[in-house]
Amino acid sequence: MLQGNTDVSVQAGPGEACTISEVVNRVASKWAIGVLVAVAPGPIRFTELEREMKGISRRMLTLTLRNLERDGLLHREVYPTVPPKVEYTLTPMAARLHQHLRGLVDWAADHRTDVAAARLLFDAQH
Amino acid sequence: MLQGNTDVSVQAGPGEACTISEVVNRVASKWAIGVLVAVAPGPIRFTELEREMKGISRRMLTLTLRNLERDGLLHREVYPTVPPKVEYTLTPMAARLHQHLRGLVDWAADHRTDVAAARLLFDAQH
DNA sequence: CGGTATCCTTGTGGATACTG
DNA sequence: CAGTATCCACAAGGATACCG
Repeated sequence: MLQGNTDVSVQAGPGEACTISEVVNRVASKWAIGVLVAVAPGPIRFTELEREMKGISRRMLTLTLRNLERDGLLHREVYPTVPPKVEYTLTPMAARLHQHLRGLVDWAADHRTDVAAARLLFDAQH
Repeated sequence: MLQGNTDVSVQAGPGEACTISEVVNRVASKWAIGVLVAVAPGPIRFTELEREMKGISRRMLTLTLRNLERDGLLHREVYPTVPPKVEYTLTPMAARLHQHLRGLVDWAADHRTDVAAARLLFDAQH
């Protein structure tokens, strides 16, 4: 039997309660915010995302995209051309979410030097 | 020597660049959002937090609080009474962050049934 | 009360080879 | 191009005993 390691990672069960903190954690998971922000401006392809998301592995990009699609935050449009082409866009629900994420990211941009400074000070004293 | 497992977990080095995504990830880490939201209403003690944050372990609560304090988001006030008393409050910078976090949490509250529905649909088709 | 210290399990994520 | 599949490393996190 496949003892434990089905390796689907971040997946949550379908029947479970789907609590607020579950949803928040999903949306705030390591790469999700970056992906949502990157998709927001308009349709974007897999490889473009891969480039834009410096440092992400193929596997994690796929996983993140699947989870967001599964949760109804991303729409995935497949063009059956050759070579294949796939475009991702935000759903309306995700577009509303995006406002808040931008707020978060902007806050981080505004305060990252303060955070760095606080960290230095803290480390000096402890 | 202490080979590798210093077990400081989520810690990031002090000298590092402190990029936006680092800051976002720190703030969006598993328990941080919940803690910040719980602290926001006013001074709160360790044990109160432990109760409020259903499911968190002592270790993770401590770690999360230390990291947030280190990053200058939480103020830690120690009253040297016996038994000891420690209160946590948001710093001004964290108070501004809190606005955005509330937005996120409220969004999650508004849409968790949509997310659950999307998930069910997706799972049915795949 | 407010934490540390220790041990152990699990999840998360990277690298990479392969495929329709 | 847009993914899967596989294997593996290690960081994140839980449980719990202990301490000032």
